[in-house]
Amino acid sequence: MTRSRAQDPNVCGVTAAIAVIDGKWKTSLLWLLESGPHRPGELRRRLAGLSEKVLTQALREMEQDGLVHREVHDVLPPKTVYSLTAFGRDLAKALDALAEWGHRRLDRLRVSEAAS
Amino acid sequence: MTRSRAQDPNVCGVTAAIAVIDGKWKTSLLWLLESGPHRPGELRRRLAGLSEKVLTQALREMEQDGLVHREVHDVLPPKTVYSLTAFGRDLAKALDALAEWGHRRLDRLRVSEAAS
DNA sequence: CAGCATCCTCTACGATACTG
DNA sequence: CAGTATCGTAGAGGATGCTG
Repeated sequence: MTRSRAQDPNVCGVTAAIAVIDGKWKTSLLWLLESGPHRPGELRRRLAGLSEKVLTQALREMEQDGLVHREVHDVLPPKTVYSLTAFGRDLAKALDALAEWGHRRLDRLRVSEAAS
Repeated sequence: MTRSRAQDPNVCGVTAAIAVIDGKWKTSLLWLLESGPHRPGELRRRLAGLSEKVLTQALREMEQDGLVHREVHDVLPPKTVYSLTAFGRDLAKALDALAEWGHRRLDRLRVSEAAS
């Protein structure tokens, strides 16, 4: 997704929501964190291709947006745990309807490619 | 939104849905078309900053994705009308939950900026 | 191991000029 | 008026090296 979306008054809520899940990895992170707290290392292992820089950046933005809680244990080696806030969990739930529609789309694609 | 999102199996449906509304203007177009068929000129007038090229490109993609129907009247001056398909209307409905969450976020932002 | 800084690439989007 | 073609640009995201 491209960062700066239309701020048209017509789209109101949708735009505000998408602004927050915008970026290549945020929906995936939301999904993973929905199943419980995770450490950065785990997240990277699960998401092949996600660089250290981009992960941190995404998590920081999600933290600022109130979706994610960051818990730093001041030990050696460093340990940080990320988890979803209630607000973040609500967003994940709001995505369920979208996911359902998406599955219908995937079914369609499967059918049309089977026909070729 | 950036075009190429994660194709992680974990995100399945959500990714498939977002792929289709990805781009700066598609959600706005979906919103406008939800209220009825529109001609390209009308759409551009409503969405300030949307260039001719990008509009056509977005509509073509949405047509390919089965969200939009394109009806060409072969007259002079040219007349084309775009409308949502049933599939497209379903997507718009699926976005309702997201919109609701988005409004909650906007309320939050309003509160936090009022506090400053 | 968590995280920051730097450089580079790629592409969606914008601007402009032009056809039928 | 609908649509195409071309060029230029900003910024997200990838790669790499370095710190505590």
